Amino acid sequence: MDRLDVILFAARNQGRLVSTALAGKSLGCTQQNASRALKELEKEGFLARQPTQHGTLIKLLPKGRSLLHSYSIEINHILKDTYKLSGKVVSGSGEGKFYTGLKGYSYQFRNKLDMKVFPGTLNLSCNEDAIDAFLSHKSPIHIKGFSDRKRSYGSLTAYLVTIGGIRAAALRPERTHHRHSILELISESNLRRELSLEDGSKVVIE
Amino acid sequence: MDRLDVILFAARNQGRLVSTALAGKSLGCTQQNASRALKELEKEGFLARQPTQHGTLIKLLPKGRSLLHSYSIEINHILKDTYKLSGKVVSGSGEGKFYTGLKGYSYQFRNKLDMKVFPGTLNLSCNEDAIDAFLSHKSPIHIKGFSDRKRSYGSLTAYLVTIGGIRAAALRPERTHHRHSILELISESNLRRELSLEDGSKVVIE
DNA sequence: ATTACTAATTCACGAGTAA
DNA sequence: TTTACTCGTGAATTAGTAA
Repeated sequence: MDRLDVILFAARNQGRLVSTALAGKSLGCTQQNASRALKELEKEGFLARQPTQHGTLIKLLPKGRSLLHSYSIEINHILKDTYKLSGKVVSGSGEGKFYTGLKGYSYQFRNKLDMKVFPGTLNLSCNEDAIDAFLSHKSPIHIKGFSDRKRSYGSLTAYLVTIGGIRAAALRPERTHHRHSILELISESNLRRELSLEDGSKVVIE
Repeated sequence: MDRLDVILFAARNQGRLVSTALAGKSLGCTQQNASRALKELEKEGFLARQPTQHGTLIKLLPKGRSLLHSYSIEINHILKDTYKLSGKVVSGSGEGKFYTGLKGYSYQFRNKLDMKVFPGTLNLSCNEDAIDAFLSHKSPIHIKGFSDRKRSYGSLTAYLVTIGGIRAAALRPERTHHRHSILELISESNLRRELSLEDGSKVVIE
């Protein structure tokens, strides 16, 4: 019985009334063993239990959270070195050039990303899950939205990446809640020219 | 034998020539069992092995990485929702107002935290371990120390948080090595007034 | 329906050792 | 020194029940 798996089950089901039979099913063991495992972890201080006739109420304790945390730290550290994202170059609508030129953004790019940004974005079509997985290993950098007389421009999250060895940043709108399979990159150089890219070119970013 | 622990060992020791005896030591089992476990995971496709007379060369395969990744995603998801810090409002000595007003700091708050900081800090008394656990999930932002004619002011680490939905930053001195159960918050607004707080009020920050 | 005891079983682990 | 086999033991898990 993987201790971590039991703790993850506990964490997922905090606050709910769940049966040990369900726990067993989810953990691939018998109801009896799941019951025992939960009891054991309670004894060791990872979680708190309130067993009743109708199920068990579980709560993750600090010790349990800190175990999860230490695993998370180690895994992230390992994957950071490993994770790359591949995508295909697609042509944008030219909007990128407009947006990146706006003072409200470019000022922050300079300050927060240390980039005098080339006007224009390189748009990559990628798998959405892969984008999320890739970016989840990067540190988000907040780029504030702003307004001019005509309209307002939303906040962005930027992530520092490299493409073909060139420093770049991936930009994601913060508000849009529908996920997006297009990743926009900015950089100090004209990536398209610098890396001799055309629509359809396959690229890998790190 | 926790499968994940073995895979983590493999990931940590990729590219190195390690003995199964060392693996056993690191995993808390015998050399024999470590050897068997690695062989098993190779059979299952998580890693590749090249055992020699002088040690074993290990390489994590995509299946192994994706296992780590799925754990990472799940743990991060759980911790994100879980981690909050609760504390009690205490009154500061008025120093906060002085420090936050210093140009050397406020300039950086504006640039690095996007905050035109309200003069004064909100001081929370919290459990020290809880503070550490909470902040370890946040990205540290370095605030440089500086000197004026009279004295020098130490470097700080800032962490972006929210309190009652208001953007704020927790500040920690970098030098002080004795841990501190008081967490100082700065924000663009007067948190005390905005959130109707008094000494002793319980608050939760995220 | 629950949880969780005890007894039976199995299979994971360590010890000993070969290559 | 290595890796990794076999074998015997026992801890971990299941099965059968009780409450």
